[in-house]
Formats: sequence, C-alpha cells, structure tokens
Amino acid sequence: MNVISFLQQTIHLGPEIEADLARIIVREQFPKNHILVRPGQYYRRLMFVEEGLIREHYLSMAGKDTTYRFHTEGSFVTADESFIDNQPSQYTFETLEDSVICSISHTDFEHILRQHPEFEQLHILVMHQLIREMKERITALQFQTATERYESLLKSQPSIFQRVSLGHIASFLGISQETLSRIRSKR
Amino acid sequence: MNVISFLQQTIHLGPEIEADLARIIVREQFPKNHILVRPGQYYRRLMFVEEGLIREHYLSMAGKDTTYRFHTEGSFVTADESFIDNQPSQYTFETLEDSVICSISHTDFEHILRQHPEFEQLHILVMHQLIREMKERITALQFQTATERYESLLKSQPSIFQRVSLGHIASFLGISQETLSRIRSKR
DNA sequence: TTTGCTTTTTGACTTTTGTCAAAGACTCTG
DNA sequence: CAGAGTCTTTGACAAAAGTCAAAAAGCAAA
Repeated sequence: MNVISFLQQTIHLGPEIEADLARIIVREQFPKNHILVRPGQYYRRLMFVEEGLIREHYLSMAGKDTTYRFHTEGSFVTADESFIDNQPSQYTFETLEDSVICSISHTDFEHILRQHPEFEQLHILVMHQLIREMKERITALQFQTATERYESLLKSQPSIFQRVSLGHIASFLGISQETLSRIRSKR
Repeated sequence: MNVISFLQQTIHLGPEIEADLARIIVREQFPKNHILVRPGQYYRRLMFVEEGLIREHYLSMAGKDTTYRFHTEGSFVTADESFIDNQPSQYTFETLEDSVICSISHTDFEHILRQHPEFEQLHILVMHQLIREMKERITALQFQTATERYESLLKSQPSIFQRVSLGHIASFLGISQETLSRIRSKR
C-alpha cells in the first residue's frame, strides 16, 4: 500500500498537496536485516512501511535483546525519543524482510501540518490509534498470563508467526523462547 | 495547582480565552472513594486533577480488580475509550482521596481547539507525554522483574506509597499483594 | 546431497511468583 | 477504649516461568 493512497483513505488530498508530498517524501528500498536506526542515533524522520516488516527492539544493559514491537505494511513508525523529544533513540529499528519505506523529515512534517491544517486531523488520529494499542498492550502485560498473550497475538496477527522467528516473538510477549515453545507444543 | 495556572505554564492565555475557559470549565469536589466513571458508561469529559488522586482500574471477567494507573494532582485524565472513540469506558475511575476535579466536555474541548489553535500545541504535548510514559511502562512490564519495577516506582513516585494501599500498588505493578509484601520485607 | 549455520524443541533443574489460609497490625467509629 | 472492619504480613505449598545444555529440525549454499 502506497503512502499517498493510504492517506487518501482518511483525508482528501488536493492535487497541489499531493505534489507537495511527492516532493518531500523519500522512498527507499532496504534489504532484509538492515538496521535503520541504532541506539544513540538521532533519527527525526516519520516513516511509513509500504512493504516489509520492521522490528523495534531494545538492548538491556545485560545485553539481552527484547522486541518492543513489530511494524508491518501500512503503519507509521517513528523513533519516538528522537521524533518527539529530539533525543537519541533508545531502540533499534531493523528490517526483518526486504522492505520499502517512505519517510519525511520532522521539519517537512511540521511544515506540512502548518500549511495544510487538515493533516492535523490525521496526525491526531494516528496518535489516538497508538494510545489505544499501547493501553491494550499494558493491560495484557499486566494481568494476562503468557498463554493468554500468545493466544491474543495468534488471533490478532496470525501472519507474524510466518514472518518472524519465535525468539523475537517470545521477547515481544515478555517470555523466554523456551516458554513460548512449550506453550505452542500444548495444543 | 489550578488548571488555568497550569495551562499558563505552557501557553499564553489572553484575557478573552481565559474568560471563555472559566465559562466552560466545571470545578467539582468529590469525597474519598467516589466513583467518577464506571465500566459501560459513556464519559466524554476531559478531566484535570487539581487536588487528590484518581485510581483507574479494570475488572477482569474473573472479578479481579487491577489498577491500570494512578492520576495525581496536575494531570489530565480521560476515559480514553469514551473521549477518543466515543465508546463505553472499560475502566473504572475512582477517587482515593478527597479530590477537586475540573473538567470540560468533549464538545467544548473541540470548540476551544477550533477557536484557539494555540491549544493544539498543548494537546499534542499532552499526548506526547502520554505516549512517552506508556512506552516506558510497556518496556518495564515486558522485561523488568517485579523487584525492579518496584524500585523504579519507589524512585519515580515515592509519595504514592504514602497515599495508596499496597494492594492497589501491587496490581499496578502486575504482581500479587503477597509478592509485593515480600519484596518490601527484603530491605 | 552434504556441510555448516541458525532456529526450535526437549529435558532437568532452579527461581520467581501466585494462591490459600491464618495471624497480626492498623484505623475508624460508636 | 473496645470492637469491627480493612490492610498487611507470614507460612506452606503449587504453579508458572527462567536457565542451561544438548538434541533435533530447518535452511541455505557449496
């Protein structure tokens, strides 16, 4: 799904806006396992996954690699610490598949918002969506068992299991790889 | 801290805006243990805690009561499902202390945003703050041990322990009351 | 197809956390 | 201040999840 078409699902884009966008959006192709953003890096771009899959993960001081979340086609992605707070990212962003990523700079983003206020609507929509997802995630981590979280993921994003290694999924669920393997074997 | 003063820390309010706000803001006093919003209720108001403490919690189908979060003086609070999505709230909001709560309706909020675009700035700021906190919360729940989460809370909000019962804090941390008690006894 | 590499599973054991029940401490009210 | 009620701690045990190590399975390239 193309960014522009994606935007058009939500708001009307006049021809001049479309031209504006086409000028500032950068479309790039990345191979599998490419690191897009590494910890400590300032990355002030808003990304949109057109094809492929990004894994966002965290490296603890103990050196453990924990998946914070997966971003699939059709999602907006930012290194929040950088994009929102102008701080170095704490997380790593890497492609897990060959991916096509469109992105615009923070400056252009602000510019667009100022010039075309109808985008503010969309901006807020995206943040609302994010808040909704995060709230669900928190309650799941807070009071569901590992098995329940596994079942939910299986229901909400079954395709992830075809695309991502179980180790990464386990850390996303907040459990060890072995525990996930055992949960899976019991059915 | 008064809402208006609080707002003035971030944005400039001309005298007419202030008058506008004073007209639509409802200031109410509630006793301890008062239920502000219950599950199933549509509650489309943006609240601001001027004094006191709100506990937001969830009732699982098993009847277990789990604290989603605490809202102390100086925070904006909404029943997200209602305010954002116009759906019934899934969570309960109750005061844990005598509290003073200012609130405005969703309609007035939208109205203010339209009439005084400088509020959009603040609106986004508040959402960014929320996203930041939620992200930290998710990573904590995902890969910290109960003890680490306890230590963090003790550091970030020590006063909570004077104000809230340990049972509520335990469920907020995602552990049983007994586990929390044992963590505390080991120091 | 064989080899080497990565991912996944399994087993044995340890640690962490949960559950249930009871005792103790604390608080508020009459 | 006594007594009821609530909150917190403790003990004994059970369940869930983590760790370490090794085997098995899957995959890709020579």
